[in-house]
Amino acid sequence: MKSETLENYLKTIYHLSATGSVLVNNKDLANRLGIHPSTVTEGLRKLHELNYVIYEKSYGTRLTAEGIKLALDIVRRHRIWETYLANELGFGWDEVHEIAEELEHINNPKLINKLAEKLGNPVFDPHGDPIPDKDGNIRNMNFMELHDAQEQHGYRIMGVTDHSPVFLKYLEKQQLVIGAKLEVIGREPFDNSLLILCNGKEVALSSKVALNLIVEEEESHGQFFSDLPH
Amino acid sequence: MKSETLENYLKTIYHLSATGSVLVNNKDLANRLGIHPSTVTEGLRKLHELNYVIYEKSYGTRLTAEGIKLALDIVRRHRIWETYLANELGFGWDEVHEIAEELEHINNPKLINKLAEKLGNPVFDPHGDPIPDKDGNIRNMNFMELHDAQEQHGYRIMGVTDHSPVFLKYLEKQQLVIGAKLEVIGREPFDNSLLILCNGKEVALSSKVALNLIVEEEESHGQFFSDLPH
DNA sequence: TCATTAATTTTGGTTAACCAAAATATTTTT
DNA sequence: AAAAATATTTTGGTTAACCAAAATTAATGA
Repeated sequence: MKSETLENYLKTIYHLSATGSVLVNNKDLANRLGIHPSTVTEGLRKLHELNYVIYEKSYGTRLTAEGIKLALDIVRRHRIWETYLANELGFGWDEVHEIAEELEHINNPKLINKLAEKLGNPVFDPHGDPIPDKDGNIRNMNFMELHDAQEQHGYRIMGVTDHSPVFLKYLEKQQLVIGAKLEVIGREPFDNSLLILCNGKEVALSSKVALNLIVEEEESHGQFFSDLPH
Repeated sequence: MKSETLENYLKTIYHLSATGSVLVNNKDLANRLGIHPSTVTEGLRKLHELNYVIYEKSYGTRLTAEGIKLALDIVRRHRIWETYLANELGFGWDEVHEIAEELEHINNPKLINKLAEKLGNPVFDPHGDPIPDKDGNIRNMNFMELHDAQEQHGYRIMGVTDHSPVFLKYLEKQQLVIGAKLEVIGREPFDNSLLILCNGKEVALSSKVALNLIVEEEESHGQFFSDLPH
């Protein structure tokens, strides 16, 4: 199996399984990979032979320890490149994903480590996603979707679920960037939209937006996450 | 035809044809690409259909105008990445080729142009090879092999033909780096080795080394090439 | 020029990565 | 628990990129 194909499977399984903890089904994989389900069946059989996943037909798929290790390395490469593109070359956070999607397949540990070092070994990428270190350690966070936030409580934006340029540009326009603080004023029962206060302005957010914004409740103040991108 | 395969063909034809000016034969192409001659035949037929080369069977192959344009772009990408790896990430000039061989296939003009800009739009890569600009303009040089140098004349090292790490490390050890000045003291008729004076030291160079060192005769002094890597 | 050598192309075959349609499983709904 | 809907796998087929061996073409040299 060609390494680029293999890596795309592994990465996708990793993401769909919530970092390797749940079973992934064929159809979702096919969707995310943009290929036909029957092709996925073939691919998983090979990945199983190569010991990267445990796959039993018509049951489901999960990563092996080795599969998780490789997946974490791919995720690391992707996020280091994204950070590099944004911080060093001045690309917007809505542009970096697509380019990193190609760069991530260049497997040269020395290259990635030198890049990481130059960037000051960042722990978060431009979208607020955690970057695994060279040993695969990844910061585990207890973040939540803004959608589940409570009224009158204060939150801080820590990341996004949807990485599409159109969503990211919208957020930028509303100044809803990583690190921004906000307060939930109220929830509209009719459509589950939220009224929030952010940067002194009141903004209404649709439930679709709230579902894709990852926040942390504001109580412990800026120590642990002091190295966040701003 | 997959773009990576196509690009490797084009790049190789470009180099073998001395920047597109002579016919390239199948056997050399197969050698350089590390594939079987019969595979080359297939590939060239496709490239001909795509209008990147003119190929007539059992005659030879040359790039079309479009082929040269694409080849120059691939060469640009390769050399910009090499320069970046050496100048910004601190890789040695013997390490950059291999990594750039992969990076060159990422076709994103904005990315390459931003990199170039960050590097100050360099005109030479770490091996002294000229970097085409975004319109494909490449500095044409009247350099020569040290092998053809004349006794008692002074020269300046401008590049290398062989890019292998073992050769580059040897040159580094002898301080025969890009930009270094040297004088040819004499030639040994027995084995065509050269005795040169460089950095105050006399060094004997085999004809194999002299064949792979590109020099410029020293007469017009450092204006045109003042932007050379040191 | 004719035979030999060398290069090129043809032919037949492989593997990886895909798809579409048919056949099976599995799940859900009634 | 059937029937219907959905998901998965099988089967048959394609294309790109490769190789090896046989056949052809071109070049060399005696």
